[in-house]
Amino acid sequence: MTEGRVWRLLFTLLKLAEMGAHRRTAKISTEYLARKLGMSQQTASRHLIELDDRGWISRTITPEGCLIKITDSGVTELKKLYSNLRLLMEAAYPPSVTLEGVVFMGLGEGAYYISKELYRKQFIEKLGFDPYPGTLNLKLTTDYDVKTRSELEAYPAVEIEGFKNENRTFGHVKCYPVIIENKVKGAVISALRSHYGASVIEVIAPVFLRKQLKLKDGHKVKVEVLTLP
Amino acid sequence: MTEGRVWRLLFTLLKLAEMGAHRRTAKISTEYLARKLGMSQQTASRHLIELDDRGWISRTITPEGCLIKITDSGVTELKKLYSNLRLLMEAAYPPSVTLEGVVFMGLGEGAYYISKELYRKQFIEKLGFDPYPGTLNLKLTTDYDVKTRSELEAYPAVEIEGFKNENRTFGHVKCYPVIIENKVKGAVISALRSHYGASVIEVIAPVFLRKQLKLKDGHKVKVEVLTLP
DNA sequence: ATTACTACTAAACGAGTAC
DNA sequence: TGTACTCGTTTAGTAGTAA
Repeated sequence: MTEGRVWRLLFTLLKLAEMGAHRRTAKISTEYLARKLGMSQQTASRHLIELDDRGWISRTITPEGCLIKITDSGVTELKKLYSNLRLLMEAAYPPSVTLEGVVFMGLGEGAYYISKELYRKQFIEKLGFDPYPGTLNLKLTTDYDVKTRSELEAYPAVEIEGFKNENRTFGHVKCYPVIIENKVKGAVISALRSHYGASVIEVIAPVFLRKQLKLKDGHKVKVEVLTLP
Repeated sequence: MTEGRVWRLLFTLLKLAEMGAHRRTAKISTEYLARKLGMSQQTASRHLIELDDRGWISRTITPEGCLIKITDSGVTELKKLYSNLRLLMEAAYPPSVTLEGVVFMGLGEGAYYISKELYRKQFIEKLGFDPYPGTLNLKLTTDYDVKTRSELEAYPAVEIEGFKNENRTFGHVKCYPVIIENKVKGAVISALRSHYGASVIEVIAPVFLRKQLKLKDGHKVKVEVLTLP
């Protein structure tokens, strides 16, 4: 993990780049740098020494000031920061969203729907796993989680098409890939007509979650929703 | 000028954004944030308090952790950093380059060329000023300055077209807009066939620089070359 | 569980100054 | 002019702990 000191140096490196030192050797005195950074000449000098030690800049000291060039390694550091920020600023959705809910016993309907062959085929094809015939029901307890769950609707989802058979119609289903308890990959499914309100989520996975994660009614479970790339 | 403390906070703000707090309210406990940042829970807590004080985040404390949303003002800070970096990473040329040289008496030829009407008209049109009929000659003294000057050739320049009259040919001239001694706008001119080598620059300006800046032979003069947008 | 206070430690900084 | 050392001061960070 990047420690605090590094961040301070990265800032100094950024200023050096603003003076053109990432493209060419720039003549920058410690006194000048200090003024630009709002620090003392001594601190600027030390920062340059440390940047040099890290190999982020190369330095030649002359009587008129330092000749400074940011090295490839230094530019890489700035690029890392840049791409980090770009992803944040340009991404349409947050990288992941976490929901938490309490396990409760459902009506057992989930199993019926999931094992319908025309659904199952699509789960395998579009989610990449053959779902255990049953759903884990989680009751969202806090306002925060309910609000988050409703925001999910605006996210891009894996779309499972509905179908008809001789008796009835099976509706369209939206899936959001998730990781359950940081361990198991699965999906939250969201039927357009749900028996439950917005305060419940139904989770499917390739395994029997209650057994795999030793879950009992009332246990709190964390589900991390992955956004699609 | 942005002081050091702000940068440490901005780093924390960036991490919060990586957790999605710039788009939505995110539930982040101080303990969790601390682990992600490689700091103690207490420090994370203090950072959150300070970010809140600055108005960069809004916070609601619940028994399960803090509900954190980066405010518009906080997002603006991140955007500032982002656009700063983007300019650096994507710009083809450094924002400005500084040259330093020593005043010396030229051959007086400059005046002859500059006052040629077909040159003068172009200076007015393309540089935006009517040049004083004469050039300030600066001898570049250090290797650094000579090297920088030669790099200038690769920059986009204001191009002044050559012409012929009955007697002879007047060559093509490249100009680089500059600011002399942080005070006067002017340009460095670079004839393709120069009487001087790469270690001399000729500066023109709308005023008589020697008088305006009280320059005498041997004085050191700083010239900041502006890159074109 | 949390957050965040107080008291203390560690690190970053700046003044003075040598070179 | 420059850089960069030592050393005292300031500031940031952590541990313990209360709420």
